[in-house]
Amino acid sequence: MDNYDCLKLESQLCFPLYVCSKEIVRRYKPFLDELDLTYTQYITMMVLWDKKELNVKELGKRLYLDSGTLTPLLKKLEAKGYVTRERSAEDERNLIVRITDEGEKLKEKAAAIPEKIGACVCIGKDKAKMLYDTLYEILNSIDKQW
Amino acid sequence: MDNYDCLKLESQLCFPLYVCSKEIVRRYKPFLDELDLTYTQYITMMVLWDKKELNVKELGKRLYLDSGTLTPLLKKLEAKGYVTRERSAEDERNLIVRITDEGEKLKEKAAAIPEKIGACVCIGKDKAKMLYDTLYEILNSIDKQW
DNA sequence: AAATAATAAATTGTACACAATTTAATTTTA
DNA sequence: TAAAATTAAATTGTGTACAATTTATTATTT
Repeated sequence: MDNYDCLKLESQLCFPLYVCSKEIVRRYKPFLDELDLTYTQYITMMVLWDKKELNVKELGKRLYLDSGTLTPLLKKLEAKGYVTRERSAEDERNLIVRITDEGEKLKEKAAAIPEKIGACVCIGKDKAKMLYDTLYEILNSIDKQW
Repeated sequence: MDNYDCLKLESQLCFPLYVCSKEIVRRYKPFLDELDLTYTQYITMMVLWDKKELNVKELGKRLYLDSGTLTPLLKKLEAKGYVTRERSAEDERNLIVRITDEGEKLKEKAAAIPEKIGACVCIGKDKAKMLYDTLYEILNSIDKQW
């Protein structure tokens, strides 16, 4: 009598998004294990390979993560020797995260990963592009709301 | 000299997937708070609203979650009075999870949520369909691998 | 300049998420 | 049928995530 189809898992868009994200991140594990990185640590290193130096706030904005997640994560990266953490002299509220030579070296090993993951996630080039664009479209519309 | 563009966040398909998933799940929070459910508890209830009764293994297969995640989550749902947990008489290795009347009642309140989330995630109907299809295509290809 | 407000990290607490191991029950095999 | 293998949950340990609060510093206001 009542129609609750909208409450079925198959009707949801968020659910396959959530599962895809989780399952693909899981595929990274064997490759990232070789670098002694988790996925979140890996995307953090990606920003640092590119920018060399940022504070926690800027890092969080790029990664969509807050200090509650980043603070312990950055301490771990520091313990591994991949980054340094130092308060800014100009404004001591800011903590500057800088990549080390050791962290820089990781980039060469990491360069092989994207292709390996690409092989796991079988999807046509045009579909991948469309997926990419749609996801960023959603992200942009979400960003504007908050 | 060296080209490490493939290691930039903007080159990644997984990153916007991961962020979109997180950010959309976060949008559920205010609505789910009214039902005293987290997102993971919500999708678990979705399966139970539909199937009424399953064991942990079957539930995990549908949700892509293992017993390490489900066991504590189901104990919480039991404590809230939304499900019962009982060993199967035929095979005591199986734990049967059953929805309660209280849990069934929750469905009526939950029915309003999908539309509210739809309003948060601005995306055209055709794009949503394409996104949906592509995500399940990826999931199916991943399932076959393992 | 002292009080207030704003900002950036860190901390606290709760809830996943999953790999790896353990425990208990059931099947299969020797 | 007793031993070995398999299966299903539960447990253990590590690492996110994030809301809410706290702490420390800087900027603004009175």
